[in-house]
Amino acid sequence: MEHYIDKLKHSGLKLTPRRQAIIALFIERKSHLTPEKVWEYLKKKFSRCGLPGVYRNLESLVECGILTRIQQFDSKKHYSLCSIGYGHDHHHFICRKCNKVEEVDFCNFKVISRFIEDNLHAKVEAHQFQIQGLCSKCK
Amino acid sequence: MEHYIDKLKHSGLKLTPRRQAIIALFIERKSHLTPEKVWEYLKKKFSRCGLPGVYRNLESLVECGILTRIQQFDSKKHYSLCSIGYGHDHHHFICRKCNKVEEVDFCNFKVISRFIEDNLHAKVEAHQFQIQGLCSKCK
DNA sequence: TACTAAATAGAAAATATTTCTATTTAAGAG
DNA sequence: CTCTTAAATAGAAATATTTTCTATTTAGTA
Ligand SMILES: [Mn+2]
Ligand SMILES: [Mn+2]
Ligand SMILES: [Zn+2]
Ligand SMILES: [Zn+2]
Repeated sequence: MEHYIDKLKHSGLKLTPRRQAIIALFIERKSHLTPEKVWEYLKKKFSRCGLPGVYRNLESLVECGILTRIQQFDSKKHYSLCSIGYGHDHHHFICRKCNKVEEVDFCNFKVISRFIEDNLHAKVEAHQFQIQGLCSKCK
Repeated sequence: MEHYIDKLKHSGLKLTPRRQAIIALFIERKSHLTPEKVWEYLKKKFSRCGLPGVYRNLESLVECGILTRIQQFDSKKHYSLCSIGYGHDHHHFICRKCNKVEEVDFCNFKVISRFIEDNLHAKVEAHQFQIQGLCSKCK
């Protein structure tokens, strides 16, 4: 948790009770969550709590590298904790059964990047990679 | 175009004027499009044309491998033409300036897959990979 | 040409996200 | 600790997106 609080402060964002609760929720769940799911949880902890604030906070936490967006083609936004952060190139493995998100501290992007620059004559700037399967417990 | 029509028929889907127009639109634009954008175009060609039908058709075309979903974290669905198709593992390069989508007929997934199975003891089943940058014209 | 399953429109409902404004609060200065 | 201020907040409302439903039409086939 300390690690995330440092990230928050380092980005000039305030450490509010909502943000602490959101981070704690992601730490506890170990899975990807939609704004709606986060709101369901926050409503229990805070008597007054608006959904727009949840959307704003999730995006702020992405900005400062605490959360990452997860792609699930269901027309909802999904977020997950990212302890490694933007700086270090890595990816996320998602269990299709329990939705657990694990960080994969590995990236062999250079090979495909080289292929694209050679074959398409394009300039590669960014990439997203996401892997699904079954985690060690669910398989 | 023939190639796509074959795919449609092969999947037991009917070749309707809407579907032909949608495929033609993607061929012409060479970019990723949202249901809304596709609808804007279809409304010009067909006096009566509903948005629900556009959603249904886009999903049908994904099912049969003519389109692929593109990830753009803007809470809209994005689709793009896929001439290579599911069977052959490949990826998509998207120009951030002109939105052109190019197919990358290359995938070195095995290396990272092996890493994940060894390190997370997980079973890898699927992956999505997407690359952004500038195409040869835009760079 | 006639038949049938699939595709369609359009209305409506459901869902998801953003915008706006007044109020509250965290964090730093004194 | 108290004051100040910019940032965060709720809540209402607007907007945007997606899905569901039903009656009608149509593509493909015989
Ligand atoms: Mn991460
Ligand atoms: Mn493709
Ligand atoms: Zn699992
Ligand atoms: Zn381009």
